[in-house]
Amino acid sequence: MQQDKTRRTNRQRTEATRAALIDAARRLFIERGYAETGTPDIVAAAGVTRGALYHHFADKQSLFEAVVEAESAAVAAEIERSSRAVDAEAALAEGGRVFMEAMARPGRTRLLLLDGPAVLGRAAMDEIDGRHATRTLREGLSAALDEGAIRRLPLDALVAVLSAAFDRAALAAADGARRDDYLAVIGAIGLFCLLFVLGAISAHRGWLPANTDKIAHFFYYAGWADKLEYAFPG
Amino acid sequence: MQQDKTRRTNRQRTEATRAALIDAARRLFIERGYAETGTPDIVAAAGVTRGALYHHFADKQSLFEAVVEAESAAVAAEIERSSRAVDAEAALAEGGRVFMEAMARPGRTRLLLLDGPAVLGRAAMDEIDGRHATRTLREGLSAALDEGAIRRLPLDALVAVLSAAFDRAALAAADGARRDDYLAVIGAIGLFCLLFVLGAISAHRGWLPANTDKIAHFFYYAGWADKLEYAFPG
DNA sequence: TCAGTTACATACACTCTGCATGTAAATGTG
DNA sequence: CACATTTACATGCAGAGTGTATGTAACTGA
Repeated sequence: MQQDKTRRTNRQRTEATRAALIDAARRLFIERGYAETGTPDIVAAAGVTRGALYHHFADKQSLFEAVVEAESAAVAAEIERSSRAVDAEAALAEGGRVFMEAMARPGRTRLLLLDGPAVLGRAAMDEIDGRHATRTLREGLSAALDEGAIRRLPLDALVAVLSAAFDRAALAAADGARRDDYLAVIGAIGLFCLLFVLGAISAHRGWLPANTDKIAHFFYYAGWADKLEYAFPG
Repeated sequence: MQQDKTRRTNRQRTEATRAALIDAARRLFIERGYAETGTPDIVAAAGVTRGALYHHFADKQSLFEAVVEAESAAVAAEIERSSRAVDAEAALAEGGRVFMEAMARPGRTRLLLLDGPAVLGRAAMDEIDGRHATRTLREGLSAALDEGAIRRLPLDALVAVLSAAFDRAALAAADGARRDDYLAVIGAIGLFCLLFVLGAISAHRGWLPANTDKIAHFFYYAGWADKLEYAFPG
């Protein structure tokens, strides 16, 4: 029952070809960027012809989307695999560190943060990593809280802005900046976000867990009474 | 001494042609994006030929860079024109609001936040708006403080990450998200950054201005003693 | 006034994308 | 196991776009 190499099922052929194309495209997109990589180069590297490419993908952009999708999923998997902290604060800090590490792998910032948004659009990219990397962040935040108490939109905005800060930190680190500096800053901001939500809930409920009085002081000093009222009307 | 339209000095010719090209290119880049806009379309809209374009600009990318440069300068000018707050906290909040307003003008997010980084690269974009929009943010932060006390790199990281958060907020607002939500979030984060720097300095010096004790409490509760030590060794 | 430079216009060579057409392999159907 | 149909490619072609080389008119300085 030895499978002859010349005798493959259609499913095998498809999967092998698609994988070869995505793999070759990934390498070249990372190396030269999307615009500077032609489909002739891609198919040559994959060992197929352009006919195969346009059979499996609608166009060049569609192939790029498949590459981005896979890469985003890989980042999320890496985060979820090594994030095993118990309390929310540690989970957030740990998640940020692992995210930075995952994004440090060559080419990921270019794929996911530079070419991705420009080629596919911000909305499409949001949709993609809303299912992957950003999802882990959102889950990390909302796991520590009973989400029902928070209005949907402010949390969305919080997650979006926070993830943008993480992205920029990863980008800067990839460009050779001192990663420790950015780790410190995003660690601080990430922690702040947690405190923001926690403190907002506490202040709203008039319920103060241990040490929360300091948070409440901070919030009132900052003159955020109006913002709390905005987030939690009534 | 009426200037005949057919008789123009070379400087006048150059400036008129460059302006027409940049203006037409801006309109088309905003409308269709960089990759989808061809040089034939641009020169047709500008009323010149491709020869003129390639005489004044090295290539299509070079023209795009000129467009981005002008747009970034326009945003910074808008911020500086209407930012007239006296104290640092108000200046930061006001600057954030004006930034969001400036970025809300059609096409600016696409030019400066999507196509710009992809076409010119993150480093080039950093250089450009380091001279414009980001500069106003940096000045807004450091004006409130005596910068000598702060190590250079952490402030750079802080400015970069904060500006990324602002960028994402502007992008989301441009895509139709509720601008108020993002304004609230970046307002909070912006304010936090100011407090972060202020508080760090205060705690380091053991010098507590009015109400700073609450900030110090916050910092120590957050367990940031190590981070303070990192930012201000010795 | 005239040589030299600047500011364009035109024509061309090259590359790339997407599609249309052709062909071999696989599938499923009686 | 034939045979019609679908799938998985390969090849060729048309259109568009970029950059460059070459030609020409306008301007500039001596």
